[in-house]
Amino acid sequence: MSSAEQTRDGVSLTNLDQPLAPDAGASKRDLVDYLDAVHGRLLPWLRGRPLSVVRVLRGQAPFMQKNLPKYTPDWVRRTSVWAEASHRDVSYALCDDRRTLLWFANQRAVEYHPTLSTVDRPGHPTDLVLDLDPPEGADFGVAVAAARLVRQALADVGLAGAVKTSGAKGLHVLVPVDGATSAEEAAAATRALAVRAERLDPALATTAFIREDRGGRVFVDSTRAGGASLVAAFSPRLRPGLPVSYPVGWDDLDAVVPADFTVRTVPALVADRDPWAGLLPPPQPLPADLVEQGRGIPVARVQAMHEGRRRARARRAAQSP
DNA sequence: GTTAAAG
DNA sequence: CTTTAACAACGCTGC
DNA sequence: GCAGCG
Ligand SMILES: [Mn+2]
Ligand SMILES: [Mn+2]
Repeated sequence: MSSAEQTRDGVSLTNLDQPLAPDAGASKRDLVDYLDAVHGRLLPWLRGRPLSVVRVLRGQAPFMQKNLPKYTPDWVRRTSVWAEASHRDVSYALCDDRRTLLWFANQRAVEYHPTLSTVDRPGHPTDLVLDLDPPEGADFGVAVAAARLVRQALADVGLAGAVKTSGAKGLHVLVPVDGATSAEEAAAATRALAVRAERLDPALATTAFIREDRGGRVFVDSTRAGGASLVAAFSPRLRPGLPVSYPVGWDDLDAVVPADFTVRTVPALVADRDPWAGLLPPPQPLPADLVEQGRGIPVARVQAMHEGRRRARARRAAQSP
């Protein structure tokens, strides 16, 4: 019988037989074994990038963790980043090796969300991301159709991308960009590409930031840029069955659903080959006119803020006599 | 999961 | 000594 | 510091 405790790569693993979460359908051991099985594929996406994780402790609500706990072992590499929002330094982990990944696994860290730039080159993202979020209850097929719009928009400006499932209901289109690309340029180009995709089929895709305004269309989310993080390929998601964010070839999109890729199925898929092989284009320079177009696109969030602010004020006025 | 305070 | 509680997010944008 | 969203 396997013990509920063990040491692996010098890391103590505890309570391995406990269920991970009520609906996860997996134990803590399942999580640890999965992460260890795929560490060779996952670590390249985590290495050198400030990391956020989603943890779930027994009987508690899941939470996102950015700042490392005080008790973190000193061999976990980290980087301190000033957070404007909370006016403090946040100590982000850099998950560079198997030992650190196993430590996070024992911490019940299920989801791994690295930033788009590495600590060596802050302000220079390695990829553009077009995040496709289908509306509530929609078929996965609409996300696939929206991804094809993005692919066409990319092709129209001479760019190429690769696609992965988010692990939840949508897709992520990744566009590797060269080292000359700044965060500002990346954000602008992403905005331009999102609008171009929307224009290719406005009945299917929308760039509306406010959910109410999306009208059952797929949200082409261009806000995964700048200081944002993105769930890594091969990271599990905290949902029933522990699905995994997983690369899919453009030609295979019609043949898969996100639930095909879980902590149970993925280890066998990656054992003898890299699923990214032949899918990820090399880093590309951004066309200057695309960046310029993006700079001219107004940010929808501003309008949203004004209206929300008014609503909140009205709410307060109605409550206090 | 871990630590520190309370019982 | 054992139980319980507290803790664990931020970027984006403009007002 | 906040709305809205991820
Ligand atoms: Mn998404
Ligand atoms: Mn999104």
